[in-house]
Amino acid sequence: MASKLLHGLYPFIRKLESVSRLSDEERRAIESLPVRVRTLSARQDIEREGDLATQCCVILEGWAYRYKFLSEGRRQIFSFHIAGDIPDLQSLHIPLMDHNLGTMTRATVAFIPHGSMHNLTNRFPGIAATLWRDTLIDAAIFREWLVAMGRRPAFEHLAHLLCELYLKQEAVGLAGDHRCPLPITQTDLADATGMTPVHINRVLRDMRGRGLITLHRHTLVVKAWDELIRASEFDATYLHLRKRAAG
Amino acid sequence: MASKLLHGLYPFIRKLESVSRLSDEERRAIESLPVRVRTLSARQDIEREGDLATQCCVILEGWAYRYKFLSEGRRQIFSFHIAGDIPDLQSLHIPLMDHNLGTMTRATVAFIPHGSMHNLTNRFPGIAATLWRDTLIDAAIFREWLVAMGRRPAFEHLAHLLCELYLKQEAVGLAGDHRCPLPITQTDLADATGMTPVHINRVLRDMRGRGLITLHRHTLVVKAWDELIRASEFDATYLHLRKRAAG
DNA sequence: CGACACATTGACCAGACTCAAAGCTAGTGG
DNA sequence: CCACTAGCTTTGAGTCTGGTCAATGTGTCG
Repeated sequence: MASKLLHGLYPFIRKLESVSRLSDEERRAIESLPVRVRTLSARQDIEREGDLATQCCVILEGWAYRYKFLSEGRRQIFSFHIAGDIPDLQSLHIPLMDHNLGTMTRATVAFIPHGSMHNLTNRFPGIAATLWRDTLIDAAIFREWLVAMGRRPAFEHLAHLLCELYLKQEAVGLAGDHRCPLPITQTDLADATGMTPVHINRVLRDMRGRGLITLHRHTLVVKAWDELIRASEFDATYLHLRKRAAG
Repeated sequence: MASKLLHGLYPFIRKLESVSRLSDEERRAIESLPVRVRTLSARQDIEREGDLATQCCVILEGWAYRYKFLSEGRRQIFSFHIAGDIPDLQSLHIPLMDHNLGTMTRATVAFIPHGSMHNLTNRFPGIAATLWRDTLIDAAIFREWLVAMGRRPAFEHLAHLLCELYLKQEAVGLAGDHRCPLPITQTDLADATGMTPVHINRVLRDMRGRGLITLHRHTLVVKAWDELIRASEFDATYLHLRKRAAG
């Protein structure tokens, strides 16, 4: 365990193991990938819409997010990413970026050339399948966000998102006890849910008032998990986690 | 060409070639897949949420769609599928269905066992890459739907969807001349866009009034393509078509 | 030709947005 | 170590896009 923890790509392996099983050989192959590790400050773009990507990145520490701009400053956020995620894995087969990827917080990121990734997936079909599966889970989360956007009222929508962000972190050991980091602003939550920051603020006040959560200093505390789950009709199936998080 | 047309899986090959390039050998391998072809009537489920899928299906003719129900009859549609699509390709790596797949119209569908698909992708990494790429484009479309849901007003949103549905069909030769089949009801459009059928009706009336489109007897005619594109800020990049459709 | 699903319209309503002002807070530089 | 500042959060008042409810028209298919 200690040796794993020491290796730079440990968060990545931990993430893949939350998605699928890895053999020792596969794990070693991943650990020996050539990576270039960099630390980026908060709110920096990693890839931009229109770029031709030549590498993938693994978040080792901190948060990243994917988003797109429309006219008049409208912004839509697609996803939040935590340690272990490869937010631009899709660029491996679609190099032309159709959205932006940036850091949300100060973050440590490992870059892996597409060539090395292709080499890895050719030698290990099992890893290819796991990575493919990961992109499919990504898509499943998009679908769930679509449901939330299209058919859930604001309260339910935001509650659903908070459940998801907590469980994603819990699944890789970054959260527990119904408490987790949430280093994003209310404006970010607004652009992720299709609302305005003002309305996010009001819904959060409502949740606080009902004793469901507190959200302060970038820490989310879920004080009534069962009720939050019920209020948002949350069903974790779409996250396709290998071990389902405790209720 | 004639021999291709005669083969049952021709729509599938045509679709894959709109997404990526196939070698002759790869094409032959796909053509020799063991398939079970069935014709289904309209509005029949192919897979249901909770099912463990053991096969994939290729739409050969007609339309299919993916969707999910929430409480109180709320429904969200995620995607519409036309001839050539494999709407449940994701089940290859995530057998547990987290949504429903059904026919929209009467449809001819080819079923391919997961075993045969895994065998195919193991023997032909190029096909695996193409299929993976296809699921990634699927995800790109979900992202674009998220933008539309979250940040586009109703008119722009619906216009965007119509552009997409036209181009998807044009890319595989099922549409041209800014005219295409659209065998879906206004209620379906509502559940795809997160609106109510009443509002869809009003927005369509508005589009008709402005001379942008006509939609009658399940046929969409775009009378002012450039203006529809402009009104919806449509940019086809996210469809990642090999040959960009003519403006 | 009858029935049923779909489309259309009107009147009214409400959830979420806009605009604007004040209060916090975390990070910066002196 | 404190003061400053920029960005974030909070709140109120008024507005508007899109929803609800309900009735009527239209088309399609057995």
